[in-house]
Amino acid sequence: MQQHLPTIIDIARQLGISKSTVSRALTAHPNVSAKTRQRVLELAEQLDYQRNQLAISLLTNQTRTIGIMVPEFISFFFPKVIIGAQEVLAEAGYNVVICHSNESYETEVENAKALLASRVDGLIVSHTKETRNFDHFRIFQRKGVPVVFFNRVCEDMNVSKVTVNDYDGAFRAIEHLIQTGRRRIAHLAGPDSLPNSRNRLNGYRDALRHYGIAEEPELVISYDLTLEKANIYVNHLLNLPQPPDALFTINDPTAIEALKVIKSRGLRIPDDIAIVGFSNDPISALVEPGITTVSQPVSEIGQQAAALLMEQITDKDNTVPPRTIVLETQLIIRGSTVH
Amino acid sequence: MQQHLPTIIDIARQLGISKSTVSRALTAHPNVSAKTRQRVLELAEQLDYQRNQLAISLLTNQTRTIGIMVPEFISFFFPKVIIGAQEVLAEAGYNVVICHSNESYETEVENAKALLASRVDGLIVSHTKETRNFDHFRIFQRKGVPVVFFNRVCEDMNVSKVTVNDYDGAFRAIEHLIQTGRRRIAHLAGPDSLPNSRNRLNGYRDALRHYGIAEEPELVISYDLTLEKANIYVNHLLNLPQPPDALFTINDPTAIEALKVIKSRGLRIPDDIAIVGFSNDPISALVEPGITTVSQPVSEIGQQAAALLMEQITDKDNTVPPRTIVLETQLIIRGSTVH
DNA sequence: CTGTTAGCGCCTTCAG
DNA sequence: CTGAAGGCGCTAACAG
Repeated sequence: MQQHLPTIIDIARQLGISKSTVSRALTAHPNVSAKTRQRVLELAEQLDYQRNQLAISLLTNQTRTIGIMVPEFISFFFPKVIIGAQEVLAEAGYNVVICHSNESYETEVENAKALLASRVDGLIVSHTKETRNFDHFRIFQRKGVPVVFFNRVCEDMNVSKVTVNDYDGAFRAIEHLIQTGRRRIAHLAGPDSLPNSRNRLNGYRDALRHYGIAEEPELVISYDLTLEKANIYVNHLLNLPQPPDALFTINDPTAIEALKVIKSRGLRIPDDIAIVGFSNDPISALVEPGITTVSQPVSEIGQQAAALLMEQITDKDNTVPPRTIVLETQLIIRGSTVH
Repeated sequence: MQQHLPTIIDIARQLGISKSTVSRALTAHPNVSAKTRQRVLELAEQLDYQRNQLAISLLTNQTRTIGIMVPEFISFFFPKVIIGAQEVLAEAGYNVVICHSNESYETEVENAKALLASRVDGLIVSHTKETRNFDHFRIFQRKGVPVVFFNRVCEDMNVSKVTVNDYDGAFRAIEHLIQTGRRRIAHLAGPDSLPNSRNRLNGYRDALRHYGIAEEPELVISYDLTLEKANIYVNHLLNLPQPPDALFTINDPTAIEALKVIKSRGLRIPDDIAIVGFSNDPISALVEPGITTVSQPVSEIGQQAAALLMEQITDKDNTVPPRTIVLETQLIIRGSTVH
């Protein structure tokens, strides 16, 4: 049972002074005598006094809290982004509330409402793969609470965003496969609703075209990012009359699932089929062979998102327009494509 | 720039009624006419009205928010625990604030202060490996805010706890190694300050004793859980005049680090040396060979911790004493110990 | 340097 | 069924 917590009034009464003076002493306000401050601080210490942030937030209309919404945080990507963002936000004196939606649109909407009700000062978001309607984020914008998207961004909202050059990353991945002799390159693509999926797919297509390789529709499969489906589609590709000699997957977990399937069928990697993933998940270096992958500057994504958010928050007059930062990727070559 | 958000007063004024009535309509209080409620709800919807949780929390002295503090959340363990806890807490109508300390005691203390200031209704904690002083948690207890520990627990505090049977898990891991013919079994142990490290070490020792194998002091190394040190100590063990024929590590990341070192030296696993980890990190199934490991019911740890916390929070009269739940582990046998 | 007053947004008595 | 008043804990003018 929560007991009565000491307030400035308790301190004031015990010291026979007014609560304003206590408040001033506690907030290091200049207009307090050293002696009074000393007495207040001592008693506060003794009583285990802790300022009530709720009252302050209510009064000042700012919580110094930032909400971070992600679709999941089991894979390494989102936790790393969050840590990067926290570095920057902590520096600026902001706390962080993390919400994950388990890729559920409904949960995402609920989380957004909770964050709005608790009056966060800003929002950093990567939305679920189900999200088509962005009204729950638009409310923030309408209320003057800055929003920054990263990774999965809403193209229709005029807010700051941080992405990576997915197109270029995919292009160079495919280029690498072609240069190492592959010709039937399959692509396990993400949902068409996600801009980063589309960009990677476009990079794939343009690379094939650039090198004069005809795209085979049967080699491009868009799926829902679940490993169950990944498993099914990899098997499907391998069962084709003319199976692919390379596979480019939307992310590393999928690449690893593919690796498992391929190995279980007794095929050799990279001899029979090469694999390229995306994101450089630490796991991709640990499996055998290591997975060639497109690395993203994960922690920098978080830092930049936080920086863009702070830019909007400190911009009291709304003079700084939202910006989009696109970070570059890097191809990490491992044993899944070359010996 | 944050603009003025609509309040019940705005609604009251526009409707020409009092704010009390608006409040009643919004909170589904019985004493409001259906028509009035209807009008209020409509206008609220139209204005995008969102209750100010800060004001409510200040008034009711409860935030319906639970703080979860973990030392890190890059590995799969803590995120999974958090998700498990969230399931239970969401069900009970509680929100969650997640803090990670990066294994830094200082950050942990700061986070605790921030959570106290923001008046969380309860705390779920796994502390850093540096934490020796638990005063920052005792404050919560003293203030009547329930605390539940999991995984890394403070033995001196009389609060609810969730752990696994580390002793038994370790015992059976060593038993398995002995039964598969190993005799020089090394143990890379965690810091002596962590009870779960000590319990695993004791399980290791008792298993050796039980099977009449003398413990070799040179085969037991306590270290700080960093992979750099793990690397050094694995090399050290392999350089011994009589190297071990098995290695039991405090966790799976360490086991995988060991696996890398061992393979890079051209030794065969499990023929030359066997490895057993702890926790059943998904990665341990993906490396080659798969790592034999002691599985913990991760998500259940979170669920139980949340349940114990709710038990304390709902116990208004302080009649329910804190409880400790010890969950059982399971030995998962893979290629790192047997063919 | 200190005290007084007002108010942040809301819920909850207490009167009508 | 509705309105008025009080107060949660704190800060920020405004007076002394």
